[in-house]
Amino acid sequence: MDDLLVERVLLAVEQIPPGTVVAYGDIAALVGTGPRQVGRIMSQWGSDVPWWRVTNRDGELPADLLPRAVQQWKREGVALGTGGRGCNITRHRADLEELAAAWATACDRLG
DNA sequence: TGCTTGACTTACG
DNA sequence: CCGTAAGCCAAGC
Repeated sequence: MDDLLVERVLLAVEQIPPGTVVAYGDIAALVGTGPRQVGRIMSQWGSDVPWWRVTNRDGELPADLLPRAVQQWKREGVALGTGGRGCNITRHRADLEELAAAWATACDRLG
């Protein structure tokens, strides 16, 4: 596995502000990889980061993760999606430029 | 080396 | 709204 890629993805996810969400593709574009890699990394190493703030482009997550994600969204004030399969990413999408800036800073701070 | 898979995305019927 | 196809890139066999 590529440890550096994993580090960068997890670091990016940690920068997502509470009450906001981003899509896999957003993280992918930020760290410079493909969307599927982000999903793969989240499924394997995502358990200790705010993974519920990373959804697909429609604000949805797989059914088995949905119950736990919904609890977090409600706690953080994120509105649920109309279909009940995810959250309203249109309304709660994080500012990608701010996220990129925070991520760059975090990378520097980490060394 | 080559083929399949996946917490994805965009486009087209 | 659902199925298909193509693109994506790292992992696993």
